Amino acid sequence: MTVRTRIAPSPTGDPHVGTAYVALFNYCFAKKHGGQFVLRIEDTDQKRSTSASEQMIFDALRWVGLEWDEGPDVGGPHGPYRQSERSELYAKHTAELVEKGHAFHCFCSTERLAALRQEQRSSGSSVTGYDGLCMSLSKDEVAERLAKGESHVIRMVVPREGECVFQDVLRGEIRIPWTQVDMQVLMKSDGLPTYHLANVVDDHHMEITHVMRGEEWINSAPKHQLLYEYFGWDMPVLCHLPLLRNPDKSKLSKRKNPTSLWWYREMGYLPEGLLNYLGHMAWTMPDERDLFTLEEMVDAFKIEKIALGGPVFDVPKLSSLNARWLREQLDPEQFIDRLVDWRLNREFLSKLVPLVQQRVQRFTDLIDLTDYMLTHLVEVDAETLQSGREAEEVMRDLYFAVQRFTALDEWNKESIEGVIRVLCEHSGLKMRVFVKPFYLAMSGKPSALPLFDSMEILGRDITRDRINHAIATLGGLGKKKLKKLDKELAALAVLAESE
RNA sequence: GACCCCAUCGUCUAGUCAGGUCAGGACACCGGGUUUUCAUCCCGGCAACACGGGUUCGAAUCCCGUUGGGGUCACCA
Repeated sequence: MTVRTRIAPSPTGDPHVGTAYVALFNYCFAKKHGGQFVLRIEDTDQKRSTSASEQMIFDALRWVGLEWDEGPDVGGPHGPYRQSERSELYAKHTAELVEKGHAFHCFCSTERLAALRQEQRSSGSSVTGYDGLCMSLSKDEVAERLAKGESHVIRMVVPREGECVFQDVLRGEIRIPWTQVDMQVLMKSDGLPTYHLANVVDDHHMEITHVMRGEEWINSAPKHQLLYEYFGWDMPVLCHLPLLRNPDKSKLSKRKNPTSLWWYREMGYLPEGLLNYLGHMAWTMPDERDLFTLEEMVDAFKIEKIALGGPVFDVPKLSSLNARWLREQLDPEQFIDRLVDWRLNREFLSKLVPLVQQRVQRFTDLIDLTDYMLTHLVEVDAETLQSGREAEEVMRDLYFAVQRFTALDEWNKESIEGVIRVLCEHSGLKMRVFVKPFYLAMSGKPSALPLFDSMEILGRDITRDRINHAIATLGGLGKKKLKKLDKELAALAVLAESE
């Protein structure tokens, strides 16, 4: 049997460092055993999935050096590799489950479900999840309501007693009472499958032999195992990897730590350095050496050697490892190549030149004009940053901008400008007054290259870092203030919608 | 709250599965040396088996409990 593993990210937002981490382990395991590593796009959530995000996943995984044998862009014998293109398959299998009595139509409203959940929670009941109301519907009634075109979902039947026992390669036997397992929706009212169904169906058809995924999935393993049983399929070997953590030990999140792979790229980390560091999370080379390549990790890889404690993602340690790559693994020629790849390339300069050409008298002016485009944070003192306004007010504007930027689907100067204009209007200030602190936060100078262009070029993550840094310089915002500001911002959004 | 997972220096970890160098490496930090500065490099130091019970001649290592941390409880993945 050929070992086949997969990484199955959902294309929402920026490519996540956790995706690269899980992909790395799946890649190493597959390659170590001469198998294949598959990329599958889990885009069953129509509301959140974007093709831009999908493309970024391809680019980001390739950037760190993880190539897949099969995937949406490279094809393969088990395609399509995009779940949105496999709808008929899920529909067919769902019908099969309904037919066999393993799944049922559910017409319950979201209101009823919310009320149910509310009640279960407030009563402190250990029983949670769907109460099975629609299971008792007669065949005729179901047929009638379907004929009427009533909105419905399809749920799986889950035992109400006993416990589910399954195996995890690293943890051994895990037992979870069935009462803890919800009658999961398999097919949403939009006719698309949920993760649980699509995942099982695809892993089976794609002949995935080993599922290595984040620990957060342990509690849904019973649903998956049950589905495999219902279908009469063999279940892949399960291996739950410890979750990457913030310095405070909570699950890695972008509020507390940079999580976008693009941040690491823009910051000037080498992909080899980043991947090497990810290889330190939950893994150690047999000889405990710190610096190793992907190939070396593949050679040495032993799944049972994965450590289970949740590793804190420590940016300083990543930096020191990256430093070793920079100075020990590159000769000067290669260093030049990498530097050119990073920023000193035609593509980057072609973004910059239209902005600077009109503003230089000599080439030597170039550095002064663009220094802030090549660094991470810039320093400005609080007084300058305030530009004569109240610190509180400036912090509010900066904070609003960060929040809005984070929510933006597309990052370009038009969308950035849109955010700034709305906020400027809200503040009641003239544009030139309003943007002053932004220029200072972004460039460290009262005047610089056009703001929106600068932000677009620097990218969302570094823009966010600089604005947050400016807020901190101004004294920072406490929890209470943040709460108040969040309210104000929400009200602003409602206002905008009603217009 | 219920359920599940986890537990060695501040951080990543080796050692745990086949109990007997009570603990090694790396980052960070501190001190010293090389270097025209800085960085690199070299040497040294600080620093951990969460706690309590067992089992055993002997436990970081096996068992139980406690505590702590994390995760999950969606028509998101």
